[in-house]
Amino acid sequence: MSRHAHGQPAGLTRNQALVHRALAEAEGPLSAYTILDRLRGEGLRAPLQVYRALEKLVERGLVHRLESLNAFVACSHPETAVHDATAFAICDKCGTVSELADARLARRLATLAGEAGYTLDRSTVELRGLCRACRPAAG
Amino acid sequence: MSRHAHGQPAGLTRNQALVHRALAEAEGPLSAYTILDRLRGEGLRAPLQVYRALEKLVERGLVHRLESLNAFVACSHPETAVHDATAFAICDKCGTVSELADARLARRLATLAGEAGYTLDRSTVELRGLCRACRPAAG
DNA sequence: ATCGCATACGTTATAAGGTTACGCAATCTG
DNA sequence: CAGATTGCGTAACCTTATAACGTATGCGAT
Repeated sequence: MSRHAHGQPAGLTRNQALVHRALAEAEGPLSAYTILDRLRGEGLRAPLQVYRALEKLVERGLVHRLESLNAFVACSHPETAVHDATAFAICDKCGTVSELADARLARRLATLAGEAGYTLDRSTVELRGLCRACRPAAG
Repeated sequence: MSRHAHGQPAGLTRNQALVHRALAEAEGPLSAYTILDRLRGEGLRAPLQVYRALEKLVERGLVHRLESLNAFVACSHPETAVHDATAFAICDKCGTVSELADARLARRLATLAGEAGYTLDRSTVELRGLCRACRPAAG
C-alpha cells in the first residue's frame, strides 16, 4: 500500500499533502476557502493553491467533490480502485456525510446512461435527508 | 392539465413565467446569470429576481437544478408527480442534457440511504459522459 | 552539460454564482 | 379593517472558481 505509517498517501507534493491532511482531519466536508483558511498558518495564501491541489487529489481518487455542497471530503476508502461511481448520503441538519459504494447502483446507472445513448464517464450521486441521529424520534 | 395553449404552466407570477419561458426556450441548461441577461429586456435587473423565481419553479417541479453545472433546466415531463428522484445524463462535449426517470434507480437509492441510516428527502443524480452524437464513431 | 518539456508553484486580478438586508405593494383571511 | 403571507425591487455583499502571467524544479534526450 502506498502510504506511510502516518496515513498520508505517498507521492503528494507539499501543497497536496497539506490539503489532503486538512480534509482527513476534518469531521466533515470543507469548502476550498475553509481549507485555505485552515492552511494559512502553513503558508498558503491564494485560492488557486488549494484548487490546484484539490484537482490532483480528486484525479487520484483521494478526495471527492460534493457538487451539491460545493465542498470536498477525503475519500473514506482510498484503496478501492474505482472512485467515480461513489454515492454520498448527506444529512441536511448536521452535515454528516457517508460515502456509499454499491455495485448494483453502479450497474443501474451504467444501464440507464447506455439506454439514453450516453457513455458513462463518471457519476454524481448525492442523497439528501436526515441521518439517524438527527431524525426526530418515532412515536 | 394546468397549462394554457401556449405551454406556460398556470399560476405563475410574471417573473416566474419569464424565467420558466427562458428555460423552456433554451436548447440546454442555463445559469441563473445567463437567464438574467436574457431577461434584461423584459425588465429584470438583479440576480435575486431570477433566484427567487427559480426557487419557486424548482419547488413546483417545473425546473431542475443541475448541481454539477450550477445551472437550471426546464423539466421535460412536468406532469409527473415526483421530481425529486430524477436523474440526468449530461454530455461533456455538447452539453446536451437528458432527463431520466427510473423507478428501479429510485428504489435502489432509497434502499441505500435507508441502510446507511438516512431518511431520503431528495436525490441528485448526474451522469457525465458523451452523448451518441458526440461519441467518436466505433471502428 | 544543456536544451526542451512537463509539472508544480506563487501572485494578482477578475469572473461567476449566490445571499443578506431592507422596505414597499398586493392579496388573502378573519 | 388588522394582521399575515407572498411577491417584488434595489443595493450591497459574500462565496466560489478561474484567467493570466511568470518562476522554479525534475527529467529525459542529444
